[in-house]
Parts: sequence; C-alpha cells; structure tokens
Amino acid sequence: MQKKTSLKDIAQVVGVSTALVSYVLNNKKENRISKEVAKRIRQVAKDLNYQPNQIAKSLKTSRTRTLGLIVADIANPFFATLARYIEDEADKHNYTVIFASSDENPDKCQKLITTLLNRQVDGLILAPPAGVESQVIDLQKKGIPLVLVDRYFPDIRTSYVALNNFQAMYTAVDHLAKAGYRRVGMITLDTDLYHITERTRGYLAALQDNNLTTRRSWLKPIGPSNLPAEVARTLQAFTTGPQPVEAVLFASNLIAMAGLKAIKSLSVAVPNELAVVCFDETDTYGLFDTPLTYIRQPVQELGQLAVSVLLNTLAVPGQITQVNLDGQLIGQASTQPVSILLPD
Amino acid sequence: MQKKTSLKDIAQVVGVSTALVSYVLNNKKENRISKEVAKRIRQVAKDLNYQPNQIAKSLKTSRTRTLGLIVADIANPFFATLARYIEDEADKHNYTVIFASSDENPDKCQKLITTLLNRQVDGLILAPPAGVESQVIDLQKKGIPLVLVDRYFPDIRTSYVALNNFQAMYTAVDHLAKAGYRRVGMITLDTDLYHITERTRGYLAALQDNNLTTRRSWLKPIGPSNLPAEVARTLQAFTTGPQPVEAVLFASNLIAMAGLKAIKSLSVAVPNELAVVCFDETDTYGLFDTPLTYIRQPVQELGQLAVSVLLNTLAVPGQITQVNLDGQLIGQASTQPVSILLPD
DNA sequence: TTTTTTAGTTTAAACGATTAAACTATTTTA
DNA sequence: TAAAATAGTTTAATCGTTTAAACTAAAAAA
Repeated sequence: MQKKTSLKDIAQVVGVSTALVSYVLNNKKENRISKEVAKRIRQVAKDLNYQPNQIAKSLKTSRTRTLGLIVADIANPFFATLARYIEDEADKHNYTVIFASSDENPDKCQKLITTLLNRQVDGLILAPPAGVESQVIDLQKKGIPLVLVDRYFPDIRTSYVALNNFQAMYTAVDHLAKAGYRRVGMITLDTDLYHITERTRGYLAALQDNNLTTRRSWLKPIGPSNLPAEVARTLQAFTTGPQPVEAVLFASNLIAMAGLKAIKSLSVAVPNELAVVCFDETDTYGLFDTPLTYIRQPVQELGQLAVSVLLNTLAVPGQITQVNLDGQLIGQASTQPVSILLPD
Repeated sequence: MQKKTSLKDIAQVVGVSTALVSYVLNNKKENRISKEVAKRIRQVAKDLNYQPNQIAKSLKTSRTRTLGLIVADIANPFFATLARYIEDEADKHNYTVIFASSDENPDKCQKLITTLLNRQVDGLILAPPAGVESQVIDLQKKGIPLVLVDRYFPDIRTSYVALNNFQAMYTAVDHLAKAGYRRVGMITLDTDLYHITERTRGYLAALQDNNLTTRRSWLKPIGPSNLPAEVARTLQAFTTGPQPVEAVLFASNLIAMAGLKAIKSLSVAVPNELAVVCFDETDTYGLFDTPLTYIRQPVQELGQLAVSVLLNTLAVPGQITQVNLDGQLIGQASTQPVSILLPD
C-alpha cells in the first residue's frame, strides 16, 4: 500500500511546521496566518491529495465521528430500512455507522457493545434484546452517549425513540370493532420486551373499551423457534371450531409474514372468513390476494430522530430525550366493514 | 464520560513499565517475562476492567480490523442479507464492518470510498455502481485491499465474488424451453452493469440454443425511475396483442417484485397465461398465488467468500481471486410444463 | 576470577494528528 | 527611544499503544 501523505509531508514541501499546516487546514487562527502561506499550504495539500488520518485525529480528540448501531438482525427488512435512514442521517452530520446484529441474544449484545466501545464509537444506537437492562444501566453509568430505538425499558431512564405501541394496537383493534368484528384474536411474540407487551396491552384495552369478549385462547404468544409452524397452527385453531375468530392481528412483521402464508395455505378467505391487520409495512404485502390493513411505523422518523437525539446527547451530555411516535393505521380491504362483506 | 483504564494505569498499579504490560497482555516475549509479574499484570488488568483503545492500537499498527462495505442500498433485502453474512463472517475473524449505500451513484460512491479510507479501513468490499471503473482502478493503484461482490468489471483485473449470471439466466431459459414455452420475454434493468448484461447474454444464448424466436420487443430494459409503472406497462404489452409472450423472466428482485404486483393487478393467470421466473429469493414470493420458479443466489457463500477473499488479500497483498458461483434454479408451479397446464 | 550468556525489565521513539505556550520580528503606542 | 502590542510562526507535549534496542543483575561458562 502506497504511503498516504501526512501533515508532515505537506509541511516539508512548503517548508513550515506541521502545526501551521494543521491550523490552516482546520481554519484555526485564521486571522493570525499570512494569506500567502495559507494559500501555498492548501495548494500543496491538494496537489498531494492530502486526506487526514481519522485515526490519528481521533486519538488526539477522542472523537471518532462514528456511531455504533446494534439491531436484532440487519437482514430483517424493518431493521434494514431503519439502518438505511440512520446511515443517511448520520452521513448528513459527517458520521459513519458501524452496525451489528444481536440476534436477540443478550450475551452477543454485550460482546458487541464491548467491541464497539473499544473502537471508540462516539455513541450507541441500540435496539436492545430482552434481558439487557443491566448492560444499558452499565452504559449509562459509564456515561456512554446512548439512545434506544424501537424498544426501550420503561424502568430505566434513557433516551429513546420508539413507537407508541399501545396506541398503535389500540387503534387497530378499535378499527376492527368499528368495522363490526366481534371476535378478535392476536398472534404476538412470546417475550418480555416492552414494545411487544405494550401491543398486547393496547389490544386488551381496546377490546374492553369496545365491550368485546376477551378470551385467553384468542391471544397467542409464539416463541421464536419454529415460528412459522406455530403461527400456522394457531391460525388453524383460530379459524376452526364452533366459535372461530373473525379477525386477527399480527403483532410483528415476521409473524405477519408467517401468518399470511398460513392463511394462503389454509385457504382462508380474507376478509370474509377472517379479517387481517398486519404490523409494519413491507412491499411484500402487495402480493397478497387482498389489500391488507396494516399499522405503519414511521421508520424514517425513527431513524432520523434516533440519530439526532444521539448527536444531541453528544453535544449536551446527560440530556435525556424520550420520543414516542404514533403509528398510522392504513385501512384496506382486509378489514372491510362486516356490513358490506360480499357473500362467499 | 468516565475515563477508561489505559496501559499506563495498569503499569502504575503494578509498578512496572507500560511496555511490560503491553507485552504481557499481547502474549509477546512470553519466555522472557516472569510468571509472577505476568500474573499480577493480568489480574490488575482484569480488576480495572481494562479494554485496549483500538484507536491507539490502530494508529501504531496501521490496522483497524475494520472493513468497509459499500452496497447499492442496505434497505434492499438482497444487500441486507448479504450484509448480514458479511457481518457474521467478519466477526468470526474479529473484524467489524462499516457499511454505506451508494444509491448506484458514482459520485456518492467516490465520497464513501474516501470517507472509509480516511477511517483507515483495512479493506473494502464493494458492490460497485455503473461507471466507477476509474475509482476501482485508482484503489488498485493505491494498493487498497479490495474485493468486488455481486458485480464486477470484466476489463479490470480485481478480486471478486459474484454469481455466474450468464449461467443462471441460461439455465432459467433452458428450463422454460424444456417445459415447452416458446415465446419467452425478459424484463431487465437498463444498465451497463456487467452482471446485468450477462443475464441478458444468457437469455439470448439459451433462446438461440433452443431454437426459440428472439424478438427485440420481448427483451425490455427498464430505467430505474418509476420502475414499477414501467414494468406494469411492459407486462401489459407482453400479454396482449396477437402474439403474447408465454413466459417472462424478471432479471432482478426489484423487477420481480414490481412484476408480480402487476401480474396480480392485470389478473394474468400464472402459469396458464404466463409462466414466470424470478431472480433472487425472498420470503415475499410465498405470498404469491402460484409457487414461483426462481433463480436462487448463494447469498451466504457470496458474503462469506467476499470476506475471506478480502482477508486473504490482507495477508497476501496483490493476490487476485476471482470467484463465480452458480445460481440454482428452483423450479415450481409458475413454470409448469405446458403439456400439463390445466385448462382455464 | 573474569567473561559470557541469559532472564527480566525499561527506555524511548514512533504512529499522525492537535493545540497551548513560547518565540521572533515587526509595528504601534507612549 | 523604549515599551507594548501585534502578526506570524515554531516548539513541544499529548492522545494510548507498540516494539526495537538498551540496560541490569544474576547465572553459567571459561
């Protein structure tokens, strides 16, 4: 690898000290430096195609202009999209992003945090898996600038940018109730993660407020292993028997994906036999037979705000900002009012 | 931010020089160092929760154990999946990854390369947009370890890991021909990117080898702007008129997505009215009415090989490795043999 | 006993930047 | 004319590591 030009090289060519070169190229002490020397320095820097060594800079300034991003899985479209918006927003402020996937695994998360901190990232954007409360507290104690995104822990006072999950699910159930559906089921993830339990809470609250029946068997949490099969089994149970569910909510994009496939293979008619509400937006939904009602997360805002909140924390350490954004219900044919459902 | 412990801190506590601490913690000169001192140093390092400052380390060793990854768009499922495999493989070798999206824009690509190089990444994994040949040559000249992935330039001698796109598309067309389809169209991207033109070449070669008609109008390149509408328009044209196309190939995942949606909204029956072959695998395809035939890219191998080829280049500079992996045709109902097509 | 070898450790320079403080020469003020 | 202010530049320390070379004391060889 051909050696890159350093401040020293420029200094040598121009015949000045490296300090002066540094001052000129960083526009410091402008009023003190002679125009001509400054001009020559800039010219030589350009000629030699000088690019500052960020590593050296970082060592001195202890700022790397790098952010660490830990999500559950960068291959998950939700996180991939989020990552993209984070990347763009970071780039706007001349920051780069190192990303890593925790696989919802606390140990892996801890390892990633350590790795990122050793690389001296200026701050962390974290979509924390369940069970990392202590890690987050630890980061706070160390004073590491941090913002949680998508998920957060209500009992720990951190900055976060997340969806108002309660509202989102409440709105969806409310929508179903208003459309005339009475027996409403939900398939969710079997996890303690607050953003998921909030969705459950929203579901239950909206059922109650609309005087709809709540049944234990209509609320089905699914473990992460063998998710598609479990979802299929649940839908089978939901749609058969004497009192089948009339509408179902899928509490995450992965569940929605599995659910829609199951609905296809079970040949359940949507919405006539079963109304459907999905979580998250993916262009995938466009391939389903019936246009799908779904809860749209403001992914762009989530990403942008996560970055700006974090950069803010860098500027004003210790400041805590907590943001809950509302989801938007996109009503489509999969939750058509019962009254105008076409006969089979 | 509470100050982290440094080598100096450990040295002070133990009462030795930083050099010795460094030697111990890096297991250098093992035979020279007294067991007891080594033990004490390790103990104190643990007690003080010492984490080496990678920045300082990097400055000295001029290796950052960081790789730069530039793809077209990290939000595109293909690249998101690829990125995930790259992340995992890099992590296996204790490397981290900085990612960035070029949006198929040469200027942005150049900017990203510069940024990544300033951060002193040890090497670059690049899915280059069209028109960055000069940038790649420049990187080669500078001796920057580099591997192209997914795409490459046949006229530039670089390491790369890519699909055998000619073979992939050839196989698909061959499959259609063997299944009895005669009038075969393809919708592709309007670009000079070699991996895409190779798909076209495979398409044409297979048509010829199977004595099938080649028609200019059956091969439709689509520009990136307003892609879905253009794809829909093309499909409309393909399926109407006196001599409609019997089968269509979608030359990328984005085109496939748009194409499938259009097929739905045009109510074209698959495969009875139109057989379909898609490029890339996504679980999206599971929602389509007919199980889809598609060309599966070995994304995991692509990602893993990209990393290992790059790490190899780091070890043995100047070594060029070029890998073309075969795609796999997954034959399903959307290309059922004409002879057993159900009557409408 | 003197010299050589070996073991164990320290010294000090270096990586490439930043920046407070010092320095020199010139100009202004008193 | 001496003192003070200003302009323009350099010196040198520093960030946290690594590592060749130097050093010292004890052990082994002559």
